[in-house]
Amino acid sequence: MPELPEVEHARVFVEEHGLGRAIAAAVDRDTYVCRPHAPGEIDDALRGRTLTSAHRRGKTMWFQTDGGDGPVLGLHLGMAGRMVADVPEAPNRWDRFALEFEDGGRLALRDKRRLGRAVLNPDLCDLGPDAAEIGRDAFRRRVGRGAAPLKARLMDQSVIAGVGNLLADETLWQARLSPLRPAGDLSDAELDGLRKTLRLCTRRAIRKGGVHTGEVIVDRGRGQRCPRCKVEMQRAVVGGRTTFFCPAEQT
DNA sequence: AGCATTGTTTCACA
DNA sequence: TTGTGAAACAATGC
Repeated sequence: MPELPEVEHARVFVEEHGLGRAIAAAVDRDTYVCRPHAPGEIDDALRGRTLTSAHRRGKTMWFQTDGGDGPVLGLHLGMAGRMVADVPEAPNRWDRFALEFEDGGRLALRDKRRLGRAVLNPDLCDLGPDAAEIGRDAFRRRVGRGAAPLKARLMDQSVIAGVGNLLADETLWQARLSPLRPAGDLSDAELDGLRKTLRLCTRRAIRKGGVHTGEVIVDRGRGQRCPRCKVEMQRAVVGGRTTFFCPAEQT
């Protein structure tokens, strides 16, 4: 599920359900999700504190405690994570990390695939600017270089942060650009158009509730045709991920 | 059984 | 040293 739009929803969710509640305990038993922390480390750091602000860059979220004076909690939803709060069925076997509040409530990272992440004081140095916020010049400079295929460049979180497999396909289809083009070959005009399209697709996905609401994303699969020109969509592996694009329009 | 998966990290290689 | 691509990671669903 989670690409930038889903993570933004998760951030708002924590903002609404997590801020201002005194933390009684952090459930940090999953040593894979909480790596490199040992069990109890995150609990020790957060117990008795309160989340005071919720932030996001790309797909990474972080939360300040005690007005910025306390440790920072970083969360990543991985491939299949989502945030749940105070639900009747909780706790759940797929809750990989959780905050238990003194009011009896609970906020959890529920993640079947277990590729999510909870860490103290996350390092954001290797993250590029947020894909929905990056300016024209920085976008030209960071995206418009290198020999890697354009789609791989868009999904490189150190170049820009937040674009995943589906958002990349949707954006490139909307922008009529081939995912296979070497990123460094794009003109400034093409890069500017791509940036605007990316911002549009991202914000629309946030508004509509997720990246799966995209126009070309809806029916990924065999024999799917381009919604615009009706040519059969082509399947390929780009940047290590399954990719669908219109061979007629995306050049 | 086998394969794919909306993400990230690590490793090999040029 | 840097850029690129493939495999590994964990677990589930088709």
